[in-house]
Amino acid sequence: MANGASSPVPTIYQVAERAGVSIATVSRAFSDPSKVAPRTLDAVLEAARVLRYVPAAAARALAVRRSKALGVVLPHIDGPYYAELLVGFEVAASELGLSVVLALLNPQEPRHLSVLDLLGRVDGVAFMARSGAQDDTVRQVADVRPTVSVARGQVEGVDAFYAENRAAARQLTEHLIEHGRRRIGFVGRLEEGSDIGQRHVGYLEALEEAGLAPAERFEKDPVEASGLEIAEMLLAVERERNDADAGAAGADDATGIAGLDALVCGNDELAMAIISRLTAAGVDVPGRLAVTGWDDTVTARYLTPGLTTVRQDVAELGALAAQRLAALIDGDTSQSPVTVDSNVVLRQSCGCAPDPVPALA
Amino acid sequence: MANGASSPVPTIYQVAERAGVSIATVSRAFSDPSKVAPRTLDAVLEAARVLRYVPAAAARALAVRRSKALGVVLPHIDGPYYAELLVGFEVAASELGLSVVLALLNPQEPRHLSVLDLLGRVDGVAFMARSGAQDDTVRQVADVRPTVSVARGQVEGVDAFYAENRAAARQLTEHLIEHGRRRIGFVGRLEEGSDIGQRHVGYLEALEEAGLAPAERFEKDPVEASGLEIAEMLLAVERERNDADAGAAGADDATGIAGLDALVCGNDELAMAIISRLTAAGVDVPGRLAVTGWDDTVTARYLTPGLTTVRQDVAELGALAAQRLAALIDGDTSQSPVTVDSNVVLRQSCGCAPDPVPALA
DNA sequence: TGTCACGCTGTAAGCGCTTCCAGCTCTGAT
DNA sequence: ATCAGAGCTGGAAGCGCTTACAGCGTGACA
Repeated sequence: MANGASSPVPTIYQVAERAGVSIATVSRAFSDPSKVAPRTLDAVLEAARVLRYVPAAAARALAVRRSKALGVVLPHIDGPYYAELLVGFEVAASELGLSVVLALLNPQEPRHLSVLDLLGRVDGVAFMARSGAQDDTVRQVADVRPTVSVARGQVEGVDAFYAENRAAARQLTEHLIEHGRRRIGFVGRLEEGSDIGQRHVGYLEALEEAGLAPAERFEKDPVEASGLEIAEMLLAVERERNDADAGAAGADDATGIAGLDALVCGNDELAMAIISRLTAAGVDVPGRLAVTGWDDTVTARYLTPGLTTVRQDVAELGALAAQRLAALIDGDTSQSPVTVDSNVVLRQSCGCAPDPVPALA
Repeated sequence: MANGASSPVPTIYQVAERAGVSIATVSRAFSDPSKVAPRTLDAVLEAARVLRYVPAAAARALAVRRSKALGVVLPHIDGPYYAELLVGFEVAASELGLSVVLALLNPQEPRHLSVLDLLGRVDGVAFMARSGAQDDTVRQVADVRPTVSVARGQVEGVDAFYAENRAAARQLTEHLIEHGRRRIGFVGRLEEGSDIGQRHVGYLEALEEAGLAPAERFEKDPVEASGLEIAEMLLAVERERNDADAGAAGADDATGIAGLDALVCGNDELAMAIISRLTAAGVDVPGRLAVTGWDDTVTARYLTPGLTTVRQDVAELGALAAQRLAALIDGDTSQSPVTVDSNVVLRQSCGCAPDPVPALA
C-alpha cells in the first residue's frame, strides 16, 4: 500500500475530533444517518473521507455481538458445481448485508482447528457438498451456531437444502429404458452422501417398475480418473469375452459392452471420461453403450456425442441456503428440508438423435 | 442449532471461572500453551470443552489490531478458472492461519459499499481477474490496506501476479504458422485487461516474425454467446462469398472460411462454442479453420477435435498471491510482479494429428 | 539462612465500536 | 410567558479478548 503503514489507522475518535463531534455521533452517522442533523452528517462524512476512515468490523462485532458474516465450508473445490453454489450463496448473503468467509475442508485431513477458527468469526455456517465423514463436525457446529447443510447428506436437526435427485434419476433411467436399454449400470459411491444415494433409489425405482434387474454398480468417486478406470475395466472384460467366444456367434456384440448397454453416472466429469476412453477404443457411444452424466456442465453440450445429463439450479440452492441461514441467525426456527428442481437434459449420449442444424450452404 | 440460542454464549470469563483461574490464564492457554502449567492447562481445556467455548475472533482482532483474515474480490465467478484461483489462495492462506473472506463484485454495479465492508474485516485484500473499470477501486483500497492484484491488469504500486501470456501466445501462434496457417484471426477484448492484451502482443510478434499480416480481430467478451455470434458471422460471410463466386472456381474453399484459416481465442469457452457451431454447420475444424483456446478447461481434451489451448497453473498463482499478501501485512515491502509459466497444450483443433489409442480388439 | 532467579498466575488497562441515558436547544401549543 | 415534547448530541459503560506488569512460591546457590 502507498502509506497505510506509516500513518496510524484512523479510528472513530480521529473522525469525531476532526468533525468536531463526539464518537457517538460519528457512529450514528454511519449506522443510521437519519439520526443526525444534515450539517453534522456532512461534517462527519467529510472528515471520514479525508482520513480514509474504515470502520473496524471487529469492534462493531464485539459491541453488537454479531459479526455479520456467514461461514461456508466446502471440500477443496474445483468443479463448476461448487463454484456455482458458492456464487449463489455469496450473492444472496451480500444482498442481506452479510459477508462470506470461506473455509476449504479437505475430507482427508480434518483440520478441525480451522473450523473453530471459522466459528469464532461468523454468525452461522453452511456446510456444502460431501458428507459422511464430516457429519460429526456438522453436528458439533450445529450445537454452537445456526447451521445449514447444502447439497449433502442430511444431519439430524440441521436444515437441509438439496436439489431433487430421486425423481430426476428415475426419469433419466426410464428414458434409457424407452431407448430399449435393459442392462443399465450405475456409477457412484452410495455412502458418500445421500445425493447419490437418492439418485440410486430413483434409478432402482425405474428399473423395478420396468421389471428389470439392476446391472453392475461401480463404487467410485465422481472424478475423471474413476471414469478412465471404469472404461478400462469394461474394455478388459469385453476383450476377455471376445476371446472366450472366439469364433462363436458375436450375438452379444451389436449393442452392449461387458454385459451393459447403459450407464448412469454420478456426474458429467465421470461420464465424459468414460465416453472419451470408450470412443477412442472404437466403442460406439451411445450405439453400444448409452452413458448419462449429472450436473449439466457448460461443456456437456459440446461433446460428441452431446451428453445427456441433469441440470440443477445450484446457484438458487446456494441463495436459499444463505437466506435461511440469515433467518436462523435472526431467531427463526428450523424448517423442513428444501429441494430445488432438477431437469433431465436430453442430448445424444442416451441414444437420442441430434438436433438438426442448418448446414453451410 | 440445538440449544445455542437458549444458553448465553460462553466467554473467556465463564471458562476462567469454571477452571478456577483468571481470564489471562485462559487466554494464554489458547494462544501459547507453553506459558501455562500442565495441570492448569488441562483444567482450562476441559472447562472450555464442556462449555463449548469458541473464542470470539472479533474480540481478539480488536485487542491485537489484526483480523487474521484476507479479503478476495472476484467478479461473479463461474468458470473453473476463478474457482481454481480461489482454491489456491484459500489453501495457502489457511496454511498461514488466515481466513478468507470473499466478495463478489459485479463490474456492472460497483457496490462500493460492500468493498468498504470487506476492508473493515480483513488485513489485506487480493483483487482477482477482470480489470479496467475496477482500477480505481483497487487504487483506493491499496491506499488503505496491503493489496495484491492477481490475474488482472496491473495498477501502479500494487504487487501483481499473473500467468505468463505473451510468450505462450507467441508460441501458440507460431505453431499455427507451422501448420501452414497464414490468415490467423484473434478473438478478445483488448482493453479488458492486460492479460488478453499481452496475448495479443505475443500473437502479433509471431505474425510479424513470419512476415504475416494480422487477420481480423473480434472484439468480444470471452463467453459462450460471443463464440456463437462469431461463428454465425463467419458462416454468413462465407455464404455471401459463395453466392458471389457462384459458379466460379472454389479455390478459396479447400481451407479457410470467411478469409480466415485459424483463430486464436481468449479462452476455451469461446473456442468451444465456435468449434461446435461451425462443426454443426459442416465446416471442418481444424481442416478449414484451426481454433485454439486458453485455460485448458478440464473438458478441453474431451472435445472433438481435442482443443489446443494453454495451461496455466492458476492455483499456484492464487497461492503465491496469498503468501505475498501475508508478507505485506507483516511489513514486507512491495516487490516486482510475479508471473507463473504457461504451457501450450497441443491437441487437434490446431491441426495436429490425434494420439493413437489402442482400439478395442 | 538469605538471596535471587525463574516459572506461573492475576490485575488491570486498553483495543474501537454501540447504545442507553441524560441534557441541551428549539418549536409550537397553551 | 411557560412548558411539553421533539430533535440532536455527548457521556459513559460495556462487548470479549490480549498483554504489560507485578506478585507469589519454589528451588538453587552462596
